[in-house]
Amino acid sequence: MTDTPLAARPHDHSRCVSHALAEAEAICARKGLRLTAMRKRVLELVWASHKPLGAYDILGVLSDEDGRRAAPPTVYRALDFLLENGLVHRIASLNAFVGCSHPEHAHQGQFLICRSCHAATELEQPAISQAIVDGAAGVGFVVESQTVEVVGLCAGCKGTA
Amino acid sequence: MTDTPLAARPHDHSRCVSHALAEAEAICARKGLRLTAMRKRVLELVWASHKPLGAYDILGVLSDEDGRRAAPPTVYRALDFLLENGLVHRIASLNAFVGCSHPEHAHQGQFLICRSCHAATELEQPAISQAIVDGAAGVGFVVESQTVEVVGLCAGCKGTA
DNA sequence: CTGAACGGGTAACATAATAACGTCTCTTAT
DNA sequence: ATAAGAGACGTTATTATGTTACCCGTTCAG
Repeated sequence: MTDTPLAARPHDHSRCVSHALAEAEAICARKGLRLTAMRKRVLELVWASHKPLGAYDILGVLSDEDGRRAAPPTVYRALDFLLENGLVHRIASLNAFVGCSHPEHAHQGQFLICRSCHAATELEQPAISQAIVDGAAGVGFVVESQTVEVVGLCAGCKGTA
Repeated sequence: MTDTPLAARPHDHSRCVSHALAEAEAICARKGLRLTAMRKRVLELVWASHKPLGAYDILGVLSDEDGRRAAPPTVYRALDFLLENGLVHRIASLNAFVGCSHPEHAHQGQFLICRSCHAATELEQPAISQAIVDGAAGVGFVVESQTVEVVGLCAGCKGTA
C-alpha cells in the first residue's frame, strides 16, 4: 500500500495555501486567538511550498516586499505564535519551519525530508511514537516530546534520481 | 524490565572517560586514523559529562586552559573528524555533541534527553528504526538517515522531580 | 478616560557554523 | 637527500541563526 503524499507529487499548490489559511482562520476564531496580518502573512510564506523555510528566508521576503526592512524578532514572534498554536512545525535538523498539515488537533509529527526536492512530508504514525515510548520505557525514561526527522528520497524523486 | 542506563545514575564517571578514550585510540589505530592531541582533547571534553556539549562550550574550555584563545574552526574540525568516525554524535535539536557509547560499529543512535539533569542516553532500538522505515515506506519514501531525539524525564530524575 | 495587555518596531547582542588563506609537518616518489 | 603533495592546525573574517531589552501605538475592560 503506497499512498504518495501530496507534497511528493505535482498539484495545484495554491489550494494548499488557501486551505491552510482558511483553516487557521477558523481555528483562531474558535480559540479566541488573534491571527493578525503579520502572523497570517508569515503562515502564508511558510506554506508557499512544502519545503521547510528558514526564519531568515521569511525575513528576506518580508523585507523585500515591505520596503522597510523587517527585523528578526518580528518573524520569530509570528513563528512562536504559529508554533504554540500548532499551525506550523519546526524542523530542528534544518533550523526551518513547515506548515502543519493537521492543525485541528494537537500532535507532534514525524517528518520525511527528501534530499532531492527538499519537500517535507508530515507523518503521524502511532506505531512510531509507540515504539519510541516503549523503547524509552525499557530504560525507565518517560517521554514528553519526540523529534523524528528522516532524510531520504520521496516517492516522486525516487525514480528520477 | 527496567535497565537504568549508566548516564541516569551515579557512577564513577572517570571510568567512562578513560574507557572512551582507550576505545577511540584502539579504533583509530586499527583504521589508520590519526587521533591527534587536539582531537583527543575535544573527545575528552565531550565525554566530560553525559550532557550534550555545544561547540562553543568546548571552545570556551580550550581557550581558558590554553591562554591563547582557540578559534571555532579548530573545534569544528575536531568535531567533524569525531563525527565522521563515529566517536561522537550530534544532537540536532540542541546543536550539541555527546560521546558515542558504541563507537565500535557504525550506527545512528536514538537519544533520550532528560529535561531535568540534561543527560543524553543513547538508545539503539531496531524496533524504532524499523517502525520509521515501515511508516515511510507506506508513503513511498526511502529512508537514508534518521534523527530521533526525545525529551522527557530519565529514570533518575523521575522520582526526585 | 485610563491603564494594563498585547502586537509590533528597533538596536544590539549572543550563539552557531563556515570561508579563505597560511604554515608546518609528515610521507613518499624520485 | 629532496621536492611534491597531503593532512592538520592556526588566524582572520564573515555568514547564519536566534535572543534580549526597550520603546511605541492600539485595543479593550473597568
